[in-house]
Amino acid sequence: MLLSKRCIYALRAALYLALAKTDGEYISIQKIASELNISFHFLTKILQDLQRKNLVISFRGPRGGVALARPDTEITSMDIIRAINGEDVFAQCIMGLPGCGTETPCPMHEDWARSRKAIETVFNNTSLATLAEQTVKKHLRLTEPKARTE
Amino acid sequence: MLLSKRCIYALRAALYLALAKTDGEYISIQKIASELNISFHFLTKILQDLQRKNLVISFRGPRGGVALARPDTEITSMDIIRAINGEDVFAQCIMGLPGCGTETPCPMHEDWARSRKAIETVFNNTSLATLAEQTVKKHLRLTEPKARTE
DNA sequence: GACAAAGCAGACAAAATAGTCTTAATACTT
DNA sequence: AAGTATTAAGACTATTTTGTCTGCTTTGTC
Repeated sequence: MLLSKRCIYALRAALYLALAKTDGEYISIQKIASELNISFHFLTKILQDLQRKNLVISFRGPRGGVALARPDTEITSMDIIRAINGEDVFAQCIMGLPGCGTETPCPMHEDWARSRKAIETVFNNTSLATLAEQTVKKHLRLTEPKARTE
Repeated sequence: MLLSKRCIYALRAALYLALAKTDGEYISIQKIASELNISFHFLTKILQDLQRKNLVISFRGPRGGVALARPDTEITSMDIIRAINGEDVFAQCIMGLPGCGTETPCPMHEDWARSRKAIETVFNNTSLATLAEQTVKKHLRLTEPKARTE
């Protein structure tokens, strides 16, 4: 698995918020969790992480919940990934050698650097708005497909 | 971390074997473990996995050890990765949605498919021979850089 | 002010991954 | 045949990640 579950859940929740388009309103974590089929408490902690990184804001009490801290056009999937999995998720040497860098590369350094670049570009260029737009335009789904009852 | 530690160790060990170029001789796991600074018992299990996938062969007793099962030109890093982390390491949906596919894609499907392709290409085109060649030609290192004693 | 609806915080439990140890089985050497 | 060097196998432990629970705090409503 490329991304951790925390990270995947964070991406899905953020996209959910982007799709919600509630001007000024907050959405309860409970609702997000149940719609996305993620454990409520677990998602709470993940969203708290996003909050600490100033990607979402939250509000307590009735009609409280969470919302994106910035317009969805200004949050990239990379922002989410870095917030959860750390700044250097993709920076690390593919062969796990601590000192790997341009001066003392590991044998895979060059090849990996190129494909890492490709990955980073994708995530950097994919804002939540982009994802939301895709989702709407192509009638895509955010949750797991319903089990067919035949 | 993109690849698991098992996988990284497996890659390093396989490359070590490719570099060894002992015609017909076996190299003891003990030696590989100590040179690559990997736990001996842990590496043993990893190499056993590679053996079950017919990537290495082993021999017991004095002068025993392990060796590549095929010429290093015929083993790709993807072979190692798949052997350790499963056939579908990179096949999985980036957003973790089980039913994600061309008919019912997740919102990231298209973008991710492209960069996944790039990753797969790199690993598929990188044989152990290629890595070994790089290592020799550029005087690269396989182990961690020595701590400088100044 | 009492109550209810939310997020917050931290302890706890379960599962996955990583790593260790002990005992066997095998093969060479003398 | 005995001793030694090696992998094989499986039990065990440790660490990290994932997930759960319980109680607390904040905020709105009546």
